[in-house]
Amino acid sequence: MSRENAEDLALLLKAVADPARLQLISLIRSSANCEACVCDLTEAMGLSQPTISHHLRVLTSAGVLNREQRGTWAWFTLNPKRLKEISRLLI
Amino acid sequence: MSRENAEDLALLLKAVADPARLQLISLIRSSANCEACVCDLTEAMGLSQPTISHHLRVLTSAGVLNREQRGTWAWFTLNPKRLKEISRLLI
DNA sequence: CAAATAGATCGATGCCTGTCAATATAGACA
DNA sequence: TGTCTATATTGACAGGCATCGATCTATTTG
Repeated sequence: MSRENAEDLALLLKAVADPARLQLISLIRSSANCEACVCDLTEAMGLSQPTISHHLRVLTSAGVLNREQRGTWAWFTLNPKRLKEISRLLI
Repeated sequence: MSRENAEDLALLLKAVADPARLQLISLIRSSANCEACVCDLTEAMGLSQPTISHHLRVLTSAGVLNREQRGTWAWFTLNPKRLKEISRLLI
């Protein structure tokens, strides 16, 4: 594996290698319609709203989450294909 | 997922979420007998010997690598089951 | 025993990042 | 238009970590 490939994969893995972000993924997965908005996640996580917003941005940038704006709310859903891809690259 | 479970899984993922460590895994996988010693890995990686030693310790602590001492040399092999387990936990 | 070699450990340094308070932005609604 | 609410952004701070040089330990070998 080239250094460049290793750095790309490491970036992906770093995105999910955080307890708060793993919990966010789990929360969204177990939500109705597999979707959740920032305020619900903030309340459930016990972290500040900017911190949740930060984690959601990291996961969205990594392609693990999809973001959809509906009025004032931002709804986040999982991208299972991306998670499977990361999982596959690890082996 | 509880915070505690999330922290445990994050620790595992952090162990592999590093470009140098991903390259080390790749190097060992492609070595003869799927094993390599520190000096070979140090030469191949272009990093200092203490740095390689540090990364190998992280991977061994996470159960991803096995360490076997043979005289002065320390030989490292992969633990494919552990890698598969991490991969599975991600999905 | 002495020298050489493999590997681990220590201490220091600089960068990355998780977190928060404060603030900005933008949409909903009266 | 003005207020309220949801979310994003900014700036700062503290802790974590990748890296290295120097040193230590232990094993091999002359």
